[in-house]
Amino acid sequence: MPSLYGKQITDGKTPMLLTITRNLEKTLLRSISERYGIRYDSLSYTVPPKIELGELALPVAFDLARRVRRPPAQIAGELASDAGRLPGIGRVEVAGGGYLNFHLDRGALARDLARSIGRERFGCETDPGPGGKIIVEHTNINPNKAAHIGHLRNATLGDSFVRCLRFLGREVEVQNYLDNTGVQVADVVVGLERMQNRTLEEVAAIGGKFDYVCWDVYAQVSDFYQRSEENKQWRSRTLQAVEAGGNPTAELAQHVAMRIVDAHLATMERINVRYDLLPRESEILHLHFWDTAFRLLKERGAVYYVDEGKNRGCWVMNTAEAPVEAPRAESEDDEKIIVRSDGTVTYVGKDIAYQLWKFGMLGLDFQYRKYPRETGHPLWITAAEGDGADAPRFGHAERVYNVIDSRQAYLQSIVVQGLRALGYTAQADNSIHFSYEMVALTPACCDELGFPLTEQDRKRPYVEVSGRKGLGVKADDLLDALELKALGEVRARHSLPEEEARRIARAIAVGALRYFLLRFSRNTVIAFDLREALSFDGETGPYVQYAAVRAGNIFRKLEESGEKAPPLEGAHPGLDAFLEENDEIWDLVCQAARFPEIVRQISQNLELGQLCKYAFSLAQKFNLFYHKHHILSEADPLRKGHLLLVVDLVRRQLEKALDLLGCEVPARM
RNA sequence: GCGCCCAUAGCUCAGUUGGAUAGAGCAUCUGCCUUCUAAGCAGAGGGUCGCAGGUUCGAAUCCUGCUGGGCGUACCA
Repeated sequence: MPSLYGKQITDGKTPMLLTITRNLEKTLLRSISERYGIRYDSLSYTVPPKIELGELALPVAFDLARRVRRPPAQIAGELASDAGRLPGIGRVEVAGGGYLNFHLDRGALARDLARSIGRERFGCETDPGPGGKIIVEHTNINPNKAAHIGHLRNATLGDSFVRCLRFLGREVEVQNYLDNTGVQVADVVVGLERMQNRTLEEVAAIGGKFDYVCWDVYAQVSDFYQRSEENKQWRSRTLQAVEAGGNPTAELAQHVAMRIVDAHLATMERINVRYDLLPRESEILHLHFWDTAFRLLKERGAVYYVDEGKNRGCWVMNTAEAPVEAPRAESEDDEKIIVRSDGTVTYVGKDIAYQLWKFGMLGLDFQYRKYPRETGHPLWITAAEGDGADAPRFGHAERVYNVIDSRQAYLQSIVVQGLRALGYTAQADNSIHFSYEMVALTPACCDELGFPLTEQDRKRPYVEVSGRKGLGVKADDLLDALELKALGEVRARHSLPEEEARRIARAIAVGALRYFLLRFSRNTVIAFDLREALSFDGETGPYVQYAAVRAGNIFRKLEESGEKAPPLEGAHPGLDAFLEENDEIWDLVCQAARFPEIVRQISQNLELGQLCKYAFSLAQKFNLFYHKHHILSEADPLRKGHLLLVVDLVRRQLEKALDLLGCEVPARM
């Protein structure tokens, strides 16, 4: 029977509830072994359907019943008597024909949670020995056009995952890789230089939203290539010039790439996404990362030169599971080109070098420069020459997560295969493709946005976003629409100074957007629906934010009337009886206590949607509580104190959950 | 062709440990603002968990086959 928490990665902190369940597991495993002579590696817990039935349930008696051929309820009864005297557990019951249901000590757990929250731990207890550094690579937008909704899904997944890991006490380095020497940049350079005949000076003089300008240029360049063979040749020529560097075309490419990078950073800052390092592909090339990796790959025979057939003149990697001696024509299908016949390197090739560097296995390092941003968060970029500043020690990770959409699974597997071929088995095992499905547009949405569709596309459930066709919803446009709508809602409710109203509208817009993109499971294709994305009602970020704002208002009003909230680390006399008598309120507290457990699960299954679901259900339970109990007018001071404590616990957990989702709690809503 | 993924309420989705009566939101309908803000709350209707077998005390969940759809299999990424 698999463990509740699956394969453990060494996290820095342990959820409070987990300490209780671990104790319980230890005791029960021993007693099962002694009573029935059966050994399990671990026990799996579930949550009972109703809080009246307890907080934890074990279905282990059903499995034992079959093995020892006795009724499950009888077995559960025997185990119950063994587990009744553990710290933190109030009582044990047998229910549902054989479930072992545990009722926790409500007062003790609530007090522990309050103390933990007071110490900014939110229910996590410190565990010794955190693991090594984790690198999370995300965003990675080709710096040749404006960011679109698909990129936003990537960035929010990556960013919230990073927030979760850091919450659990892990050291995390966030890298946003810039493919500034790739084909896509070259395409825009061809568009500007060859199609529009513009010089660097002329391009530099282009005002307004440069990423939007390039969006259109990129969408037109396919046509340009199709017009003549000569046009098409500019692609390869330009790419070679860009890779080589030190020529006007390369200079233009770098101007384009870095200006677009600035635009992307600005877009991501709007939704609270930050990075630690911007590794550039140009440095992978110019600092000979690729040359070194290439030499290693050749020495190990992981790549070989092809002098006949369709891959003639290329260096390739054989991707067949077991390399077989087959006729050329057949093995060709299993070859992935690493170096093209014109001598340029594919993305995968450069990515192998980059991945080796992330683990500190290349024996080379970048130079670094500070990259100025106004976020307060230090950002660095790789450079051929440093600026003398004291850069942190980048790279040298124990584990690497690459947040990349599922369509690139094949390429990611080749990178890992490259590591394996070089003998870096542990690093290959610790290279994790954080895979997620794309964001697509429904045909209806395309109509609404004025994109023409073919008859064939019209029949599909959704159409892929395509930068090449200029088909997609730009990130900034969507954010603008969200902010505008939110501003309208704010103004309808409050008369506030313009600046404050806008600040609140921004927080709501970000809350709506990030929640919308995170709430789906990773392998669900998001068929983008504008109406749904713009919604602030129901299961949305603003719903959760609203609950947090309501909770905050109670404390604001309390202070305005000159009263004080009960301290989190107080003795709270009478709390035990209060929680025993109020199942619904206890259910709310218990849900608040589960928070770190959810984060821990996410660190293992990478499903950020579970954090959304958690925050939403906590907000839902809070709204129910808020509706039923009028706190400030409560006459009984003791009861009022308990209610305030509950609000405080929930509010702090809600705020932290929102923080991990990358959402802020506005001052009012 | 081969590989991976998906199919759950009218719509969009949870249900990643095989467990108790399959859950949310939206939409529809009925109520609730003199209150710590109604971006809220309460209630109603709505299900052959794609189909057919199998394993199991127990299957939306695991296995096999089928049907329908998506993605990948580029000298793009």
